[in-house]
Amino acid sequence: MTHPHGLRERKKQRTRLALVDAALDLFLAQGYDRTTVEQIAAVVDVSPRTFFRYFASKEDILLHALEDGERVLTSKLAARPTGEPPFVALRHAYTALFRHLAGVASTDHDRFERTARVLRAEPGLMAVLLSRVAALEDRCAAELARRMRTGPDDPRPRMAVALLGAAARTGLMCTEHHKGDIIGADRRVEEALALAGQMLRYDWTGEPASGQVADQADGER
Amino acid sequence: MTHPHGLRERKKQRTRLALVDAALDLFLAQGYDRTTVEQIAAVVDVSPRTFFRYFASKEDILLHALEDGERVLTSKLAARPTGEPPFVALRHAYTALFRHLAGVASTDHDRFERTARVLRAEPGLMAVLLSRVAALEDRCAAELARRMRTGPDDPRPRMAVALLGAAARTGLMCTEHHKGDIIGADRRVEEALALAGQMLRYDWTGEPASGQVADQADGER
Amino acid sequence: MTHPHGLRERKKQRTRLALVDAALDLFLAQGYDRTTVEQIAAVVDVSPRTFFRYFASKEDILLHALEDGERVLTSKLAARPTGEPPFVALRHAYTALFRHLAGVASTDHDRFERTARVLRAEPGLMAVLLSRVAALEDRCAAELARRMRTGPDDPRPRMAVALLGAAARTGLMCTEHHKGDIIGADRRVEEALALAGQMLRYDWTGEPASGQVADQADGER
Amino acid sequence: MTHPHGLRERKKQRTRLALVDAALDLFLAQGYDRTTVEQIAAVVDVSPRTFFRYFASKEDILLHALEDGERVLTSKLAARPTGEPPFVALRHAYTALFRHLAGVASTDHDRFERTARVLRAEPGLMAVLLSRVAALEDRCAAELARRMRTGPDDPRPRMAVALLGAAARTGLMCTEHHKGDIIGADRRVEEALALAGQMLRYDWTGEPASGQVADQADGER
DNA sequence: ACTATCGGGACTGCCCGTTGCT
DNA sequence: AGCAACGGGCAGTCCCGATAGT
Repeated sequence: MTHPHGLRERKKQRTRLALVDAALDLFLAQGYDRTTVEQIAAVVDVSPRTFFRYFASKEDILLHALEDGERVLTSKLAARPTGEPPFVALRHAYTALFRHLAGVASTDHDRFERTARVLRAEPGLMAVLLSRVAALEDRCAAELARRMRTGPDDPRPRMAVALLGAAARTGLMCTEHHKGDIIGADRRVEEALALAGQMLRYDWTGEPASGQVADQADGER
Repeated sequence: MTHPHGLRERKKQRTRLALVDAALDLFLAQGYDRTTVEQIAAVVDVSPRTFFRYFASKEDILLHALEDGERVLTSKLAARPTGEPPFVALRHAYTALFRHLAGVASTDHDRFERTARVLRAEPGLMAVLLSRVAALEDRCAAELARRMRTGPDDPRPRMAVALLGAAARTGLMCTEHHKGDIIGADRRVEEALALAGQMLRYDWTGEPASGQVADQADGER
Repeated sequence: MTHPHGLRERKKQRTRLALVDAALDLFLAQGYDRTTVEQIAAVVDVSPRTFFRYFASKEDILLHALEDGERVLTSKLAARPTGEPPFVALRHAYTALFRHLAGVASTDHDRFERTARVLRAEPGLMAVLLSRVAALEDRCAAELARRMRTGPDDPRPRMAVALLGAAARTGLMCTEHHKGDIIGADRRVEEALALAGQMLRYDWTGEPASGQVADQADGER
Repeated sequence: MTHPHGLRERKKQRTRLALVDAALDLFLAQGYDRTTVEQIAAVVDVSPRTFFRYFASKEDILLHALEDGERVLTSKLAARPTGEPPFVALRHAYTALFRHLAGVASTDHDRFERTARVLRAEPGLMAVLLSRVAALEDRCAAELARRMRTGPDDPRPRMAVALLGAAARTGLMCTEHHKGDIIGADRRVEEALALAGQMLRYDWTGEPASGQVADQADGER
């Protein structure tokens, strides 16, 4: 194994970041589709083939920011005490994730911001991100199932991650300024969870209204 | 406008279904990646060019089953009485969707079944489905927002669709026999929602346990 | 044969112009290459197939303005008195052509202007135009040869049209304001011809300089 | 930079020439339009994709012969002494070009000859050549403008290249045997220039006739 | 007659396996 | 020894001609 901080390793990191920067600039300047891998590679002055040594695909450029986020989430989840209720453990892991992302967003502000801008400009790319997130949630559900010593057909672990994932996405997308704002995300997730509770308890609208009970009669039944 | 049942229209339908069938057979026989559009087209005896007139991409073949499901969901949602609480309206729309899918699964059993088998065999393709579903949920959230006369930054419509979507996916995936089983889906969704309620209310585990209150103190803070 | 001014004929003219306008707008808005025939047809609300009934190719849209210019040039040339020296006849024909173009440019100003703008924006398309012009010059050379009762190997007709064509293009391209300016083109062609004369007579520079004789010694010979 | 005579470089040259040969043979045997890139690639046993790595388009095959001709012309022009009158410099560059082409035609006789035959058989393809030449002339005009320290609106550089280009084409096309005969081209260009001078000076007919002056009165004015 | 549909071929972009270079 | 040029393969798009339905 190579030394983790050897010159070789640092140069690789620099090339990687240079590719990310070049790609983001080009995406913003001329759109994602009209930007070719060849152009990106040309800016950094490496061969197109080399691009694919650093990123498995063109889309992967955009996942760069999330990369260690995944590690944070899963490792935090694994590190929670085994006695802890699964949903609580998951909630803590997400809090850690948001804290990590806020750190990235402050140290790496430019890169983070431009990535968000690209995602906003090309809605089709958001789908790519989401499917990646779905895979992550699958892994989390599996981990929860392991903790609960239950099988893949038990809906509880899946529903736990699905519920928290739903709140997380809602919290991230709904903000006055612009989507993806990471500051205060954790608080907004909390609010989203509260909203879900209200919808399920009171009257399904999300408003903490009267003692009215949801009308479940389906006119067509 | 063309006659809705002219010879042309019927022939198109037949070609479309023939392409779906040929593709599914090939996907199952030799895998998705090792199947080329050229092969699919050759089986049906049309040109590859024609394939792309019927499906925007090779992946789109797998979305065939969902196609009118989307219409069902959105139209049902739009048809719900305006006074109805949003989450309730959404719940009814999903029920209609499941009923529709069950109908498709019974009349079109073979196609539905093979599609599910392909999806199970190649997990990467599930992402395709999910991103399509995400777009659908976006549209539903927008429709709910319209009904509630609120803006895109109000978390309630988004959380409503996200919550129901989470329950729907959980209900569909968690079944003893195999994923995608549509019979009883509606009931399982109901159970998933109940689970969510328990997680949020009692002890965050999903078990209807004691009166214990969730410990939200984060040990690392 | 249909009546040249029947309702049918006028509708065709309108469709044709509508296609030209739609195409030019799209070309200017998003570039020639990124504009598909399908888009153009969609704007005018005809099928793509119909587009090709009006224009032999996508490029042909840009030749619309020149279309009757070709007829003007060849018919004028044919109408010149047979005794007239060929180059003089040609010169008169070109003058008539410029007059015609000026007329088009004033009545149809918008279309003419936008066509010129597209041509300027996409240099590759200028080549298309030029090759069309080359074919036209071939026909003119053949007509001149007929007038001179000489064969296809006589360089005089070819050189005559080539010379005048060179002057015409030079006159059209070199203008302070923007290329394709048709006003004063005839005068600029006259000047270009004068320049050619100077280059050939005095010192090959185009400046009516001293009595200096061109140095033709080639250092490598 | 790569070694100019490495195995790789030589193999590329061989593949390139093999593609040209295969294409020319097929063009002559079955016509340009009825020859597909797939067929050409199959003969050389490379993939169609590879064909497009060597040639930007199917048409580009025919430009192979001219390829280094362009370099010869522009480099010769750039190498002429700065004090030299532009038109003279251009004339010398063309002489060098013809000498180069004669060399190609003798060493590479077969390829050169077959290319000419294809061009003769399919007149539409000549346009491809011409538009490429037009681009070349544009570059020459720009180089002359640079030498003359003048702007793009000065007609002199453009007229110089246009005039010489016209003479070159006339000289190349007008020959008793067949078009494109390169032997004696330089002499015929000289004659074409002389013709142009006569047309402009004496009587516009190209004949070294009497002292008659051209009648420029336009009868229709 | 008129148009929707199909066919087909040129061409591009992404991505990967191999091979020669340094 | 590593690395990047090279070739290959497939998805996908566009233009345009031919054919067949209404």
